[in-house]
Amino acid sequence: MLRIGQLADQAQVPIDTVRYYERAGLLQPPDRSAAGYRLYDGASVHRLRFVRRAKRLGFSLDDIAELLRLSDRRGDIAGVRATAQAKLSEIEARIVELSRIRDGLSRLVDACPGHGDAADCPILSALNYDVPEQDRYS
Amino acid sequence: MLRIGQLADQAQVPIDTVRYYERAGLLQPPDRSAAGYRLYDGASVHRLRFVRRAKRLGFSLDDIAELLRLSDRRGDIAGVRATAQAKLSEIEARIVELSRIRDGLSRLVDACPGHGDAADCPILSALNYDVPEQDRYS
DNA sequence: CTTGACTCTGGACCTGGGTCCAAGGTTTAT
DNA sequence: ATAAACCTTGGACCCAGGTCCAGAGTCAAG
Repeated sequence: MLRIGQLADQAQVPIDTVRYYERAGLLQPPDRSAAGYRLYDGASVHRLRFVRRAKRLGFSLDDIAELLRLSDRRGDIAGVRATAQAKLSEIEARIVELSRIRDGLSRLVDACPGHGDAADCPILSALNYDVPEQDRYS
Repeated sequence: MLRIGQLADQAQVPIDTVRYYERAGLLQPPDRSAAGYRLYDGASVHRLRFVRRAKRLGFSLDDIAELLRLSDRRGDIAGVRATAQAKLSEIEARIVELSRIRDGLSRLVDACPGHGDAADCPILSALNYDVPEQDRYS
């Protein structure tokens, strides 16, 4: 059996975070020693690593709780797939959005000479900053 | 002169957010009426719109404060360009990261049959979830 | 037997970007 | 004259996902 520090070491997670995950319902409350220390087994290491991997894949803690719940109900693999598919769509939408932003910003940076007067800076112009002398506002 | 509600209407920003931006140093403290009401001019509308546009481009409020500071120092257009360039790099890195995640997740979803036993689900396997009966952990 | 490393708990605190509230003052319309 | 609509302030609260702390208990080594 492992104590919390050993579990934390093996899964590469801060101790506080392990306790936080327990509070958040991602880890089952483990057995306790006579003195009240948490005692974990090998399966706990794997479940904790599962949580970290899922987080790296962009799942929120709520998503992960759902994945764990679904994966415990065997046969409900359709739910797991649907959850993953939904997350995939979210990620794709975010990529599209960021690409749009990148394109806009990239055009501005390319058009900016990098020197000269603020009035000639396309970045500032695009943001429609009021250059004091010119009173370009409506 | 505009009162805060009119400014908020014209720039399409909640009133509370206008005051928040003032506290955050993005908007200069405006003049006050005899009764203490904030009074804004047309330039304020533009500066506020600048803030919102910059935020839509992915700049943080700190970034925006810097842009405003730089754009006030005329001739320091190089700083503006460098800030925009840095933000552009950040956004590109984020896109690369998300694309990597998308590819991984996409492969898993494609490989998942959507039915059957949890042991056969590549999504769960990839996350290395311990299927109870099998004790696949080290 | 003491020192140091470990663990326990509850609760406070952090980031960023707001959002809401209460209690009061002001302005405008009827 | 009075109600509705506006404004003021300080401070609390929200989200997610932790992170840190104090004060107390536990355990192994020297």
